[in-house]
Amino acid sequence: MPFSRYSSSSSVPVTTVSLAAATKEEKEDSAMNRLSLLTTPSVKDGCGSRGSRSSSNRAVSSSSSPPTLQPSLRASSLQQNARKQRRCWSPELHRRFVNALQKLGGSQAATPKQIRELMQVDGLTNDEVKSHLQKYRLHTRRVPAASANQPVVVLGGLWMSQDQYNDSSKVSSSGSGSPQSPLHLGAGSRGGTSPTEGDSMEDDEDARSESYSWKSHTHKPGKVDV
DNA sequence: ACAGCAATAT
DNA sequence: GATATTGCTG
Repeated sequence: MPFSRYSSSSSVPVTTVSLAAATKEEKEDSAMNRLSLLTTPSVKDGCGSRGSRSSSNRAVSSSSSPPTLQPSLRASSLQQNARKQRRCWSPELHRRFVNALQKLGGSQAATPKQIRELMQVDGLTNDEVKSHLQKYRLHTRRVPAASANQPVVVLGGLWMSQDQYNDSSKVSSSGSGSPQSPLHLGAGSRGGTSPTEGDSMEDDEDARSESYSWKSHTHKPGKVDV
């Protein structure tokens, strides 16, 4: 079967490669396809699914309205093709995701299937949840609660208390000697760090504003000299 | 068939 | 580089 992949929008300038099915020999002979010269039709997935109904929505209407953008007929045809076009995890979707995760938070095995079921979002496949879960875990594992750990508690490791660093910017800013207290709470994963197994935190409603917070590019200033 | 991770693609 | 999709493996 021919490669029917890469079917991005825009007209495909490929004029169908002439089927040179001459000899019936190797069927995988035509591996070199000229149609591989597609330079991403710059189809920036903007995910225009912002205006979801129901639920809070801090829409930013007014102001700049797209110059050439009018609610005209747009799309409406099911793409027969199969290529999954990047699933856009809108905050709403992610919210449900996290919500479901919380519900399953008690159990460590937050299986994608359970999550998907709890999300009650049709159109969402297991793989999508799985993938998202992977990312989610990656971001949560790396920084579980890095801010909640002030006291140095690392067995075996020699972690000197990082109280004061070589302050060179100590100009004469009066006696404001409290440059530290970036107490950040709520890093994400809940339940799991506390010995109090069981259920913790009931419904903690409200905590969303826009875009998830896991992707907080919090580069830890872990200065580890070689 | 499901779940996790690695590789790959956008 | 981040994020999503696909493939592979337990």
